[in-house]
Amino acid sequence: MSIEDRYKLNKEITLIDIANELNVSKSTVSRALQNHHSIGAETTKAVHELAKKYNYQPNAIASSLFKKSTKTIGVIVPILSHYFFSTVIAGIEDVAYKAGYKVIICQSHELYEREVIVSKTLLSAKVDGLIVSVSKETVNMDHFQQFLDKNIPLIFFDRLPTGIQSNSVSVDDYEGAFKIVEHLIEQGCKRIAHFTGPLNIALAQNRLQGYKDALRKHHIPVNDELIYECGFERTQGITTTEKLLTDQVSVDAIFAVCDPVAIGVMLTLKQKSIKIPHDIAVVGFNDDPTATVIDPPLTTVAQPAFEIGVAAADIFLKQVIGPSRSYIKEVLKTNLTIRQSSLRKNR
Amino acid sequence: MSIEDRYKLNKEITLIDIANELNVSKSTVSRALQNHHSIGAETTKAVHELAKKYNYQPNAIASSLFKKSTKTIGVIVPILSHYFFSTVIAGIEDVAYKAGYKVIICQSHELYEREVIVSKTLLSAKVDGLIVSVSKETVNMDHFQQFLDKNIPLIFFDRLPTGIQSNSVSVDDYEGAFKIVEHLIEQGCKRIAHFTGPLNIALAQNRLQGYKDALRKHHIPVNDELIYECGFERTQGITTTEKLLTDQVSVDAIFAVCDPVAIGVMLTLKQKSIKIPHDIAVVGFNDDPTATVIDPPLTTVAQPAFEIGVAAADIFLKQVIGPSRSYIKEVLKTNLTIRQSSLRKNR
DNA sequence: CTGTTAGCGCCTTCAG
DNA sequence: CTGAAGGCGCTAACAG
Repeated sequence: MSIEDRYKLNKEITLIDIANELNVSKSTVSRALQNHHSIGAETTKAVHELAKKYNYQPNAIASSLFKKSTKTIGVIVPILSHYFFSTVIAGIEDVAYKAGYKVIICQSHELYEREVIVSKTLLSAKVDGLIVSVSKETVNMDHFQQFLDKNIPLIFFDRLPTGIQSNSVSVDDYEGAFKIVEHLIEQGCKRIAHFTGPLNIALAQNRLQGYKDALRKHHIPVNDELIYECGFERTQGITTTEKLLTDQVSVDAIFAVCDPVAIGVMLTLKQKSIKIPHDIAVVGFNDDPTATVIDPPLTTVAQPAFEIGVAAADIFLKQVIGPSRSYIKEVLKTNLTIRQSSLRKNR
Repeated sequence: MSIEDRYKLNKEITLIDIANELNVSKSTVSRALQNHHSIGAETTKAVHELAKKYNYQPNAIASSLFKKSTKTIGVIVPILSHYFFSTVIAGIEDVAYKAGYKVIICQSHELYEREVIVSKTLLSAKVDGLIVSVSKETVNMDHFQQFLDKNIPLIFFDRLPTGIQSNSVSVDDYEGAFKIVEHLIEQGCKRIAHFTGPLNIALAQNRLQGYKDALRKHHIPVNDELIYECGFERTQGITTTEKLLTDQVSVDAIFAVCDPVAIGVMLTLKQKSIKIPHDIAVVGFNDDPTATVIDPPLTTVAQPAFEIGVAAADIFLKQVIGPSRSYIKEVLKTNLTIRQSSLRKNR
């Protein structure tokens, strides 16, 4: 069948079709398409023209099979619908597409099992690299070890795992927490509660530590009664606040592990007619767009989400070019963003 | 090299390795792995055990090349960080994974050019289907036509294109708009402004039409001065409100094309100390999580985002099994969600 | 019940 | 400068 016929029937056009039409071999076509210098200018031109005319699309699958590279980066995040994660992904995509990579995005939905499944899927999809923020349930990291074993670049961000050595991009959670708690103290807060994330996750530990150390620096005793293990969701912020209120624990500030939780806290306090920041100041972590929607606007620690994605993808590119035995650990700075929800002075 | 050796060196284990070890042919192994009935129970068991022992991962690329199916669905959305889109994706993933498909997600970032690029990428990645919400810039649909030409199921959702026949999932935008504007009228609003989306997009047209018809039904003249072409972003809601205020146009309600815009409207009105809903009522469309964060809470039209994703993926599955010549057009119901931002009576 | 054979579409050595 | 040949890993006729 002629290339003309195949084209009209919407059949895939392959190297062979072009080769036959031009009476050259498929190797020549293949080389011409890559602008290989050893092919005559005439031939190269003719091949390109025909390819264009018949809208030749190289079969990426076949190419991958040979080259053992899919030009694909896998990304696993807990939940896509968090602004932080989707912004990180935008950063990843930005550098990935420029470098000719496509991105496969998967969600673990905060489920360990789902995470194992998608990591297996991505492994057999032969991604060239994997960028991950682990689910809150994850403790066992065996499913990631396989990527390292096969020398597939593996980069963790935000939620760094314990017990596995690899590349990572994170922010200085400790310092961010320290600064924001210190800010609360400067505002005159003395009984500052902390709603933590799941404590198997390093960032939750680090923020907790920053909280504790800031208190200690200012000679405020660390009181375990003021530390509530919470989570990352708005609903958990709501339930934890309700618990705190029924516990009748007296506090003058709440430092939530992240903005969604802080939003939950504020909604609950407002519902109970507790004045923010007058009665209780509230601060979060992330700088979600919602932080400027709630009234009063939320004081928080801004994370450079887009840059985190960029950094992660950059590490991937470095590792894929010259896979070194050493790992890159990048720690970005946070930015204390003061708004009304914590301002008790000068009002 | 023995399978043992290859395993230790973290080399890929293939069918051949297992076949050699068991002194059978690779076809037998291939069949055993698929639990083909014609293979002896003994052999099948032995193969599975060895596969497990050496952590055999089938090479999906090689399989795809032969089967001409990648078991992958491509998804293109304008922006991942909108709650609506990430929730639709969650719905798509849910049914896709259950049916053994993986999902590649791409963003167009509301750019026509980017949309063309990613659709080409997905085409050459040989996705088995494509689910799309088009960018606001997109008018030319040629890049999607290729999928139809190759009989690759194509499903549009939310932002339906014009000038291309295909499957689609949408909500009854007209009815949703009609209901919410009628609600405003019932609340005593007489001068209701509408901030539209880009009018090349059908849903923006439909919501506009619903707005107009609701007014007409209640004998309120449609006034073009009250119709502002806006967009889908919070920032556009802010600038459009500012324009309306400097225009000194008198209104008692604003119907925004979507919640992010409505949020921008409210933030601006609040900043100018205009009371919501007393001076101006505000309503949106989507039911973003932010709708319950802003004060007063936002009246809006809830869209079943997750179900939209489910419906789109279901259509894909139907089309992939028996690709029919007829297209499926599914229209889901919306749900008027009344909150404080529009309640002028009974207060 | 199992093996042989022949590709899927592409890329690259090796020969001219 | 170009062609022939082989193979990436898997699958499915077609034979036994």
